[in-house]
Amino acid sequence: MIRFLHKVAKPFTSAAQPLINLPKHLKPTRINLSLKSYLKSNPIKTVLLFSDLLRKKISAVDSYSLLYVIKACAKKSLGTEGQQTHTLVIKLGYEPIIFLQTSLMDMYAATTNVADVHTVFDEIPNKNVVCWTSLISAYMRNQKPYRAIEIFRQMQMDGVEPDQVTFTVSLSACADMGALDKGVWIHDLISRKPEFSEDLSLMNALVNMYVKCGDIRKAMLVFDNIRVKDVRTWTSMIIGHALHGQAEEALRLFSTLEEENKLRSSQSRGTKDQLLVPNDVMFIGVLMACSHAGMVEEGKRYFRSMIEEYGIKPRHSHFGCMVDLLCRLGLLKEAYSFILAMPIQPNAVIWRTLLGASGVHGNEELAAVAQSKLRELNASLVGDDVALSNIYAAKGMWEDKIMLRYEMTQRRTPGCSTVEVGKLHS
DNA sequence: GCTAGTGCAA
Repeated sequence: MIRFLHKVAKPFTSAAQPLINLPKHLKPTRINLSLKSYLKSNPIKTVLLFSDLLRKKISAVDSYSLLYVIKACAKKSLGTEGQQTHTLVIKLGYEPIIFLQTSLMDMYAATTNVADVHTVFDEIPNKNVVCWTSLISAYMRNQKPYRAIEIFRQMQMDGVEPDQVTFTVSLSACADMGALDKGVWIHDLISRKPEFSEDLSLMNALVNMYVKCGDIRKAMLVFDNIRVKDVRTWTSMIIGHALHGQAEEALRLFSTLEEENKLRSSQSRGTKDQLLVPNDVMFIGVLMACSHAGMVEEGKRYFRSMIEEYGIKPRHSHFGCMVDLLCRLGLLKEAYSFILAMPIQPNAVIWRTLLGASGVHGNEELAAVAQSKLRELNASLVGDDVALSNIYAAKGMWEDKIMLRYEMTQRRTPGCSTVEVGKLHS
């Protein structure tokens, strides 16, 4: 912990009274520029440099220095240091500066909880659109999309006009809830401001909202109307098709993108900025599409192309898609050897995929292997044991089943009876 | 010479 103050007053208590008032319009200092540049490369250094500055030359600390250090605390999740900086903001009399208040909200959202964010928000006298958006964003970060939309409504009742950032964040709240009606309502509000259709982040959020809410046609309509798209626009749409079982559409879209890239690289040599290079997330969409449609050969081809042509290191989710694809078609042995050949340690999700498929296809040897791997990973759930015991039961292997049931009761944790688990699932 | 809030899968 980096100490800024000897006696740390909690920023929300009245003990944090301003002690000195520094002139607020100092010329930009070299030290502030250093604080700012470290923010990008190494935020911890921003905090250390600031703490040094406080000890050596407190008069050099202005609202800019405070802003940079607050942002550094947010980035590195330094809760205590963030709180101390908040106290300093008050002690040095910089409380009225709204820029500091909104970044403090962001800092608390990253380090402590929404309640602290809300407290800061409540104490801002003249809340502008950025303050409101910060609050909405804080609820989103804490997986409270319903509250986020509530705040969005409250803001409008307060007579504050949402801007493109507010709309972007609120749309992702609708996406999370699958609330198509609210999403359409926001889309309608956006349509009244033609200049907003130039904001790519906002348009991407709109495509994403329609995808998550299941209106694939509307998503395509928005997608087609975006003049300059980026990788995220394409990714959202590819995933949208994949999720809705439209594998051919998803793969066709991916081919279109690859064709466009080829065309562009032949036209303007060397300018990489204009290319929309597929990233790891886009390939998750592509592989998901193959998996849903049971296209094994295509899936393998895309997986290879991802590694060899695009130089993307596959993550667990990519391996998971491949295992899922092989398992769906009953290629259990191939799935198993694929897992064994993975350069990274297979996780529980992957073994569970194999376990589930082994159950469906009645392969008790592989089921047992997957089961023991899950146990090794210490991630075995009651459901896995039940799945395996049902396989044994189906095969008439009663002794194994009884043994397994016995093991399960031995490993049962207090306060979680099997009866309750059974009730929940029935 | 520097200030705030922004999204892609499970």
